[in-house]
Amino acid sequence: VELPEAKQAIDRAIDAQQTLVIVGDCSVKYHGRAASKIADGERLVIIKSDRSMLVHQNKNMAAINYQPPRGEITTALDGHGLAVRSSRDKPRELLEVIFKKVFFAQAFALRDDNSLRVFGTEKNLADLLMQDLDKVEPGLAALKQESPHISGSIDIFARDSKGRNVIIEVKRRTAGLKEVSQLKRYVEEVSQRLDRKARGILVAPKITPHALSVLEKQGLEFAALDFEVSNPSAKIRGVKPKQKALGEFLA
Amino acid sequence: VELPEAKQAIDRAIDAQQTLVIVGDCSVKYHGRAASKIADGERLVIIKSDRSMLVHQNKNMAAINYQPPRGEITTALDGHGLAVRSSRDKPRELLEVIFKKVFFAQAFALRDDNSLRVFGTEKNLADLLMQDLDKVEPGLAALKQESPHISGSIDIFARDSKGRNVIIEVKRRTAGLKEVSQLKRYVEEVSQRLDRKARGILVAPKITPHALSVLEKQGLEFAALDFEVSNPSAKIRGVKPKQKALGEFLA
DNA sequence: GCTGGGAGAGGCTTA
DNA sequence: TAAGCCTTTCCCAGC
Repeated sequence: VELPEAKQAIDRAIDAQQTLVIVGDCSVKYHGRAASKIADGERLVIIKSDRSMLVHQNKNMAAINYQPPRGEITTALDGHGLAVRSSRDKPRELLEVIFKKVFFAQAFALRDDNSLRVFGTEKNLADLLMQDLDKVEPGLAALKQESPHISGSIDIFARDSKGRNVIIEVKRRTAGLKEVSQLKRYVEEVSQRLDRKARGILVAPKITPHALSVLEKQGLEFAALDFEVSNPSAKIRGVKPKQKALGEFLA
Repeated sequence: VELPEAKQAIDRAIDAQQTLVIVGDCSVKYHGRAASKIADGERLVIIKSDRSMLVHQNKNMAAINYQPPRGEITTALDGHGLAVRSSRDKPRELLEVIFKKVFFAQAFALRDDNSLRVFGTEKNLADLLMQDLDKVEPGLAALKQESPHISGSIDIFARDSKGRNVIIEVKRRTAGLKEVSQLKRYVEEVSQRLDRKARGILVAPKITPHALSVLEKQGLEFAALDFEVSNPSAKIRGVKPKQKALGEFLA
């Protein structure tokens, strides 16, 4: 495709708010929250109908450069090639693709009224766990969310058979140090607000060795979550509290 | 494009390890770490030469479904339409796109020998800061960068003019609760292991009010990082320690 | 608009 | 391979 033709096709597509697919030899520069640069290469550039823009290489899932929806898109043709730019304010960012050659450029009016439904998310699992907290520990009772003390982002707030507050953080994948810190932050905040030490239980499929050791040192607990995803819902097969260490039994 | 033709084009492209762009009316199902489903709609499907696969709607930057590189890709044509599937083991995952119609399908042999260079990353900033730790606080001496510990890897480990250990965590954007927790985790481990209270300084452009109050309550510090990104490198304009609260002066 | 937090996060680096 | 962690994270839900 000759560059002037390509420019016209691109301008028309953007004007018509269509989704545009361009394949060509280009260099890319970005400047904004960070800055980046890549020399010439054959790449796939996508401009969607919401004016989001993507630059893909021929490998990896992630785009190497991008610009979010609602940017201002302009094109310009000069001796260096065909420039396609997307800019926005707040933050000020500019993505510039300069095509030396365009092999393909076509617009599509993609009609799509449906949206993705996902099952087996963390929220999904937390909801299921709420229905049957005994699986985590017999006698555990979910508390009403209405308590104004409780930070909204705690997955499950409960009370154990001895009347202690219990904070449960649910994770859909292997928990690491980050998740332990997160639980600890919640436990500290609630303990302080209610002026009473709360328990914290991390419920996840697995936990890394270091995270487990840090967690135990903090007096927090881990319970292994066994779940399966299916369509259209997830199912919890079981929850197995970690065996108490010998020392804890003696204490 | 008729479906049998499309199937041939797709099979050929995959065999030739080219990058394939397909536009069509399709439904998508995914089952693996989670599960998802979306009914018919016109979408853009990309299969790259490394066999990574992407399903894009006409809006938002993120793909709604995807499969990482090196999956096994198969096609099948029957009464329901043209199925394109990508599956992999570890973890076992299947992505299935069923096209009712294919508007466009073409393969491209994208030649690209270059890779992206990014400036203004956190690593970049930490490197610059290491060169001139005095900017954070006069008399600060760097001991180690990216030093691994049980509780995680510390960006910069240093010693202040009074011989105290200082842990510095650098962030390229506004710091929140997560970042405070991260720093706290490092400080606690080092303090405990060396049996001597370490200082912790969070260096970031900004910090959220709540995070700042939590940080101060933990006895940690914040320093505002003023940097600018450029091509081909970032530059630190300055670092301004937060004014000590009145109480700290008195103490 | 800011803040917090999940995501099928992806992707990189180091042990 | 596993673990940790950054990312122009994106994206969404609350406030």
